[in-house]
Amino acid sequence: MNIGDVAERAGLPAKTIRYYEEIGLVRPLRGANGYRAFRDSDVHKLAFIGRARGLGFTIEECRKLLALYDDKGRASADVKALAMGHLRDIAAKIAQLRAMEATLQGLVQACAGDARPDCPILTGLAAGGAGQGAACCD
Amino acid sequence: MNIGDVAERAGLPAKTIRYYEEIGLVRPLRGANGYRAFRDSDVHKLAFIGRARGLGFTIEECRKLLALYDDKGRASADVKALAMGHLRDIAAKIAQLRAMEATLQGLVQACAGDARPDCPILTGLAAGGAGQGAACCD
DNA sequence: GCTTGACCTTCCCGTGACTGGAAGCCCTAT
DNA sequence: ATAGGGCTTCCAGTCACGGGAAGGTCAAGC
Repeated sequence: MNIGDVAERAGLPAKTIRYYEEIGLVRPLRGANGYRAFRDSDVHKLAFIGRARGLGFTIEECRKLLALYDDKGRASADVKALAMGHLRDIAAKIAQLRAMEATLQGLVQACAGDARPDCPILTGLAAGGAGQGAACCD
Repeated sequence: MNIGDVAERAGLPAKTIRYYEEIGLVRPLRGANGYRAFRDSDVHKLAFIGRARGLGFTIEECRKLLALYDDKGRASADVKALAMGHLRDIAAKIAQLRAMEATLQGLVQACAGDARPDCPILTGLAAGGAGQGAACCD
C-alpha cells in the first residue's frame, strides 16, 4: 500500500508517517520504484501510534508502548506504570493551566474593558500579581 | 546593571534575557566594554514579561501586552480582549487534557497491572478506544 | 604586575514533533 | 506527447529557549 492510502486509513498526514519512519517507529518495505510499501501490520502500528499520540503520549512513550505491544510476554503492570506516569504528567499540566486560568480570570474580571486606559491586567503584570515566583509555576 | 544582576532581579535566566534582546523585546544600552547595560525600566519590562510568560502568554502576546503597556492612551478593552483570547486558549487546552485524562483513566482502571500480559490499555490503543477521530482532539 | 576566578560576549547546535516547500522521478490517462 | 497526480529526498522553519565552546573583561589577592 502506498503512503497516501495509509495516511487516510491511519488518520495521519503522509509527512508524519515519513517522519515516523525516519525515527524508526515503522519500517515499511520498498517497491522497485522506490515507493514505500506498507503492510497491514504497518498500518495497524501507525493507527496505534496515532491513538497514543492523541492521548498525549510522547514519541518515546509511544516507542515503549509499541515495544510492550510487540512483547507477548510483557507484564500488564509495565504498561500500567507507563500510563499512570503519563496520567500524572497530564494532571500536573492541568493543575498548572488552572492556576494560570484562575489568576488571569481574576485580572480580567477586575478590568473594565472600556475605552479608558486604566487596566488592572497591565498593572497586575507590572506589579507582581501573577506568579513568576511561587504562585503558579512550580 | 549587568545581566547577572538583572537575571536575579527579574527572575529570568541570563540566556533568556539575551534571547529577549535578540528578538527585540528589550533594548538595553551597551557599555564601553561591550557589556549590556540595563536601566531600571529594562528590568521592570523583563519582570513584566516574566509574569506574562508565567501566565502562559506567548512571546508575541507579550510583545502586544508591552506595546499596550507603553501606550498610555490604550483602551483597557484592547488589553481585556487579548487576555480573554488567551483565557479561551487555556480553557481549550484544559478541556483537551481532561478528555485525554478521562480516556486514559478508563483504560488504566480496566488494567489489572499484574504479571500477566493481557492489557486493556494496549488493546484499547490497538482497537480504537481512544480518539484519533472526533473523540478528543478537535 | 600577575594570576585566578567570576563574569561577560558571540556563535552554533539541539530540543519535540512535526509542517511547508522546492526539485525531481513515476505512473496513468488522454 | 503531455498533463495531472502521487511519490521521493532534502532543506528550512516552527517555539522558546538551553548547553556549551572560544574568547574578552573585571576585581581581588599575592
